[in-house]
Amino acid sequence: MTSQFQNLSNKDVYQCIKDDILTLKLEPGQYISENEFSKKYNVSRTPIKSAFLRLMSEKFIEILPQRGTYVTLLDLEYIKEIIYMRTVLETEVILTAIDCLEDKVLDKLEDNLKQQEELIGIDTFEIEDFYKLDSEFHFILFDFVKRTKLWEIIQEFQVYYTRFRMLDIVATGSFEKLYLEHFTLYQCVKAKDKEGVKEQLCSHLHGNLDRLSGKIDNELKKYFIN
Amino acid sequence: MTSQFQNLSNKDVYQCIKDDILTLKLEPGQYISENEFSKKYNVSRTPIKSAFLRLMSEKFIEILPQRGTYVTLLDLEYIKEIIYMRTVLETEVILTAIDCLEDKVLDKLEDNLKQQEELIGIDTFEIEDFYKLDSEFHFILFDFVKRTKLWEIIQEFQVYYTRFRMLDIVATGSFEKLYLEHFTLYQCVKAKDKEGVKEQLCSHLHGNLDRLSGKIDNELKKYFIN
DNA sequence: TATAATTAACTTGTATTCAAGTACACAAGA
DNA sequence: TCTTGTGTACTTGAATACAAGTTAATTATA
Repeated sequence: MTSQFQNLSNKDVYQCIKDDILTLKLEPGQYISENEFSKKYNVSRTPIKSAFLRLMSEKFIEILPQRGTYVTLLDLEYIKEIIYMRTVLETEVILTAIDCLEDKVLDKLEDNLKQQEELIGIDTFEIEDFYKLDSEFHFILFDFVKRTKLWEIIQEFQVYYTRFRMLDIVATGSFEKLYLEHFTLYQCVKAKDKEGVKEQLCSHLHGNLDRLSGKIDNELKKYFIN
Repeated sequence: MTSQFQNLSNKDVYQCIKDDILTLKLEPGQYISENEFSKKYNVSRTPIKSAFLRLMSEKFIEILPQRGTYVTLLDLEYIKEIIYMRTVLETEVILTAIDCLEDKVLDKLEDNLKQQEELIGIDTFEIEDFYKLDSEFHFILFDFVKRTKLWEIIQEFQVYYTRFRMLDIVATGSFEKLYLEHFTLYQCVKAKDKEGVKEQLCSHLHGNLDRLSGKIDNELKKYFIN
């Protein structure tokens, strides 16, 4: 039997493993080994090692010398700081946007909300698609105030946060809530209600923390440090 | 002749190269090769490759397949976003700190300022020592409002910014100015002058940008993208 | 039975070799 | 003079063999 993966370049292997970690196909804490992936991707240990080293430096995996390699557990303290950081930065960005608001931005937001609504209407839809729309919604205002690079920088820190949000969507199926929060936030922006934006954004970004907090101590405990 | 480096572990090689990049001993844009470092550190290409891969994923170097490896150039757009990010986050942190100020924090800040003053008094002092005190000064308030993890997160993004600050100190010798800015910021904090903090922090964090801006188009041009 | 030593089967780390691609100097030809 | 081809010396990429360390089961010993 041959592997399903043929002629994969170095970068492809890295991307495949990373995607599997972000979509929780490789679970937090799961044991993996170079030999295992060497067989799976039908290449020698060297390119696997390259991918592993990169994933390690990005904190997706942890390499214990002569012992083994593990997918990193989620660090709740770290996640809380990311949420704080995002709240502070995004509040600033949206308040700036409100001061020079244009119709085309509101249209983009409306269009995105419509897409979210349609997606939820479908019985079976890919979670990753909703995740994508969610990200895009937030990006629209960063893009408008010309802070796309800042958005990229924040994205780079999503090592634990992306998996956390993915866990929220999978474990609690909170699509409708997320959609409503986005809708409310949109209304605040449209009405130029600065105080409303602050409140909504804060509760929206802390939302998955609230929803998951009960499960973190129970069935999802194994995915977190401590 | 044997190398001056013996029995260096994988991590040591990584740290050595990284330090050399951050302190500009390896210049932005400089060509480096695996063989060169293999000889320098007296190990095979494999551990050098490990270090290079990690440095690449952290954007310290750029590996061009079959062509060569180069220390990354400084990205001014990126640096500006980091400065914006730091300004927004640190303003929020300091304003929070002012609301629950304690004497011990002011003492720490004063003590740090004293050390800065003493260091500048010495004729020949290590630039890295001043850089360290500078960082510590800013860290004190993050630590006080229990945002040490946020500080660490911001630090991780210093790939270009650390070298930029180092360049400021080296190229303009702006110790006294930096010291005075720190002192003024301290006075604002002590007086609980929130507006003053906002102004001072903003101009302080944008200071090296102002000082270097002239040289970026001339003698330091080779260190930057575009 | 309980404990300690041994062994075998795993890890990842390193060195080495070869493969594939690039860059540049240099010479042949128009 | 300019262009083109070619060879050489470089680069990084990948495969392989072995080294060194960990773990856990098994065996020998008290």
